[in-house]
Order: sequence, then C-alpha cells, then structure tokens
Amino acid sequence: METVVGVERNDEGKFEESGFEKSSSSLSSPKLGADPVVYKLVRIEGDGRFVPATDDEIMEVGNLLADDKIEMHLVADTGQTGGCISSERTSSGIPQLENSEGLSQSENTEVDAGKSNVHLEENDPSSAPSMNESHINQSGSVGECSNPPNELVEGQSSASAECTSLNPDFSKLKGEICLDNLSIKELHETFKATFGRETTVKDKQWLKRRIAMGLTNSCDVSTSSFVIKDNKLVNKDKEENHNNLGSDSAKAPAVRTVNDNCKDSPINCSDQMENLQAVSGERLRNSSIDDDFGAEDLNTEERAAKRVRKPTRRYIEELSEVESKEHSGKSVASTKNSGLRQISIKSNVRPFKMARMDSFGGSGVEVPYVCRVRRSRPRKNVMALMGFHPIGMSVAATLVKKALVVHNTQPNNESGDEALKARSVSEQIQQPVTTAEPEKDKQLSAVDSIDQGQNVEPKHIDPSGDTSDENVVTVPTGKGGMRRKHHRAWTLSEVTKLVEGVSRYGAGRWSEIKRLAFASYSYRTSVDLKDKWRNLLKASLAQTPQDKKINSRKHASAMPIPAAILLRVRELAEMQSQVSPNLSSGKPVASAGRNGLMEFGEVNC
DNA sequence: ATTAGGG
DNA sequence: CCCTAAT
Repeated sequence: METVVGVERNDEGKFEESGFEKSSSSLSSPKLGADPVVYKLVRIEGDGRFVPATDDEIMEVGNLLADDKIEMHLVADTGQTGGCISSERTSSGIPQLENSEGLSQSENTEVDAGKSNVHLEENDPSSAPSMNESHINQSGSVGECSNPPNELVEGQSSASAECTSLNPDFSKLKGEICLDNLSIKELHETFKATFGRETTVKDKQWLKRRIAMGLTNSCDVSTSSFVIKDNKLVNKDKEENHNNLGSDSAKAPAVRTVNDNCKDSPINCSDQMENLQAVSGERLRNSSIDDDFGAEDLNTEERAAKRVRKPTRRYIEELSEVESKEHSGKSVASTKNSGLRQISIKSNVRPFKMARMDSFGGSGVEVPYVCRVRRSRPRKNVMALMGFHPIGMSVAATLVKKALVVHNTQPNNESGDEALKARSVSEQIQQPVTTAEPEKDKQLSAVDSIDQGQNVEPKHIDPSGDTSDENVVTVPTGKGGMRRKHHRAWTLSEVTKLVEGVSRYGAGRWSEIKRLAFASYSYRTSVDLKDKWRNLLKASLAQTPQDKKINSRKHASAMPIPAAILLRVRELAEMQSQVSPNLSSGKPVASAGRNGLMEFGEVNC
C-alpha cells in the first residue's frame, strides 16, 4: 500500500525482554497476508504504548514522511538490526541494578545468562534464517529508528517524531525550536499549541520537558537541553548518565519522573516499556510527588501524556480481599530478583505504601489506587493464575523462557521458582494500574467531518481510546449478579469510519474492519462494531422510508447521526444483501463501497 | 477466535 | 452493551 512506517522504540535493552520478539511476532507474523501495512505502521503514544495506526493516520504521516524518509533510509543502511542488536546486547549491561539490591545475585546472573542465550539465538540474524521475514520488517522499522548506538536518544526521537504528526497543532511548531530560550509565557503558548490546552505550571524546566516530550512524543527527553528540530529532539547531553541509579534516584526525588528514569537508566526504561503497567505503577508514585508542587496540572498533564496501560483485556476480578492483602510487603519481597529489577529498585528507592490515596494535597484530584472495575464476570481461573495482563503475560512468558534456558544448567525447582515469581509479579503489577481519567473525546463535529469522509476528530484527543472507565453503570442481572456495563457514545467519526469500513470490507467482516478502520480505537471490539452496524441499519431502515422525521428530534444532542450516513448505511445494506451471494470471490463490497462513498460525499454537499 | 443474534 | 451459541 502506501507508506510503510515501522516504528520501534530504540531504547537500550529494547531487545532484551519481549520487545524484539514481540514486535517481530505480533506485528508481522500474524496477519502478514491479510494486510501487512497496518501492522507495520505504529505510532507511539506519549506513554510509549504502541498503537496501530489507521489508514488515515498512515496518510497523514505519509506526507510528513517524505522528508525524513531519505535520511532514514540512509541511517537504516548503516545501523541495521544486526549491529544494533549486538551492540544493544552488550551495552545493555544487564546488572548495574543488582548492586543496589545485593541479593540472590547468583540467581540473577544465572537468569541473565540464560536470557542472553535466548536472545542471542533468536536475534542473531545469521542463526535465524527463518526470521527473515520478520527480520525485514525489523530492519525496516528498527533501521529507521536505529542510529548508531551512541545516538540512541535522537534515534528514538526521530522515530517518535514520525508519529507525532498526530499531535495537535504541530505544523506551526516545525523547524527548529529551542525551548531553552523561551520565556515562561512563550512556553505556555507552546504548551498550548502542543497539547491543546493551557497549563498553569510555571516551572520552566517542567514546561520545557513536557513540550519536548509532546513534540517528540518521546519520553526520552533530556532534562537540560531542549532543542527540537524537525520534530526531533536534539539532545546535547546524551552522555551523562548510565551508572548512577541508586545514588541518582536518591538525589532529586521530587523532580524525578518516569522520563528521568528512562534517561538515567536504559534498562529501567526498557523494562518500563515492556512492563507498561509498572510504569503506571510508578506514575502513581510520581503523581503524588508531582503534587508536591502544588500544581494540579502537573498531575493531570503527566497522566494525560503518559497514560500507560492499555485497559486490561477484561475483567479484573472483584477480589476485594486480595487488594487489602499486603501487596506491599509481599510483592516487594517477591520481586527483588529475576528480570524485574526495575520494580524492585523503584520499590526500594521509593518505598511506596500501597495504601490508598484518596486525594492529594487539596487539589481534590483523585488518584485511584487500583481500578478493578473493568467489568466483571468470573474469569477463567487459569487466567487469573497466569497473569491476565497482556504485558504481565509477556513478562511471565519471558521469565518462563529464561527459566527454561536456565533449566539446562540448573535444578528443576529453579524454573518452577521463576515461573512462580513471574506470576506473583504480574499479579502485583496488575494492581497499581489504571487510573481512571476523565478523558474527553466527545466531539460534536458536525456534518463537515462527514464531508471528508474520514475521521476528522476535531481535536487529536487521543482517539486511541485509551481507557478511562467512563460511564460504568452497574446493571442488575437476573440471577442476582451485577454486571457492569460501560457506555461509550459513538462519535460521529466512529460511525463514519464504521460505515466506511463496512463499505470497504463488507458487513460481517468485523474483525477486519476492527483492525483496519478501527485500529486506533482500542475499545470498540468487533462485536461492538457489529452491534453498532445493526443499530445503524435499524435506524436507517426506520427512517429512510419516511423522510419526514429526519432531524425533528428535539433532543438533537442525543442522536446526531446525520441522515446522510443512515442513507448510505441503507444502501450498503442493500448492496451487501444483494451482492453478497456472488461475492464469494473476496472483497465483494469494494465496488459497492466506493459507490456508496461517492454518493455519500455527494449527498453531503 | 469470530460471527450472528437475542436480550 | 452484554451474553451465548455456533462456527
């Protein structure tokens, strides 16, 4: 198709944990045949989360890409995956952290050794011919982002920059920006331009970093230099950290944020990337710290941009007791070794009372300590045991893998032990997660957005549907149970996308539509799409016959669905029902889709 | 795992 | 939206 943009974090140690494997397997292998493009193009949220981009986004990015492309390819030639991996491997110097822990070192080293083996095997291009395919992908993606090792920061930034085009009001911030020279006022303006909202924070440093982060969409932002060029962060002091974890972290506790961690400790950072939940956990801590500044923006901003964890796939059970149990003691104790040093470190550095924090410093901002309210239904116990979190899973998987390798040179109980740890870790991890955030992405975009036929989300307010347990209503179920039903109003753009998706791929191919047209909306399952379509259909059929009542609704706010859309829905429905019999040849509706689209556009004029 | 339908 | 049956 069009531009293929592979984006990967290029943090050191990135390839250690599940990063590499995960990206190669989950991004390329699954549906390569179906539609590779979508899987290659990824954008990274401010929090480091990967979000598959949508077609629209692809287009969007495509333009901006024109320039960087050349440069990137050049880079890709020199710093390809192989070199990258090897250098990463060695430079990612596993330990550093252990010293501060000083326990069960033997075990740690064992594990690390195992890990090394695993990754060497799997990542070494020469020894893994079967990985060719994915490797290509990697070189495409990693290559773009992987500059020579010593330029990791910039590399990552550039990678992220590609994706940043999705940020608000970017255009005017192009070129070189030197935040250092800006006054607070200017910073505020820039901030607003960048994030689309104001801030009351007067901490220059913070503002600069925040903006820099926003612009580069990277968490790898230096604390001392803020020059942004072409959406890339030019970091003047790349060398300056690396071996001061314990002392450093003890140094400036108040200002320290996740980003600082990223900068200061690559390992930490990569781990965080892998264990997003951990980040979110940390963020909780930081939230409280930030609050010490008394600036409530600090808090909200931080969270908004670094919102991490993708909503749990589903229910986190209502095991109230579990929560009240000493998760603090237990988890801290159980995580001090193995591949989760980062967690333990943090735990040490900042003993975090896993106590509930109802509100902070008078700001009234609530920072939910735990959110187990994701909908509920008794889950398979197996899941509960495995660590249901996507990430928790990956961690667990990794650990298990390591354990397996170790197994070769170690007693059996060892592996079992590891697995156990993995479990407990993911268990713990899943706790401090999610923070409910009132994310507004309601837009009452009028019909004009329909004109474009694409999602013209008024504000780029993170359509990635990052969570937020917005309206969660509990509904009594017949059998005395209570099921939580959260409602998410369908925005116009969503509907539009759905319609377009149906027109393109046909009604019924919801998983496809979900992946392609709704890639950026993490909520909205294929089932949701189906349901919505059903409703649309119903609506369109109910309305079209009698053209009278089109908008006679007095509650216009409730039902904004433009007649035009309904119209198209009906047509599509007809076409589908008619054509589908014959269309066993693939994508039948395609033509119909275009047709409908045209008509759609015309109708809208 | 995805889809279709009923609730 | 949720839930389930059927693929």
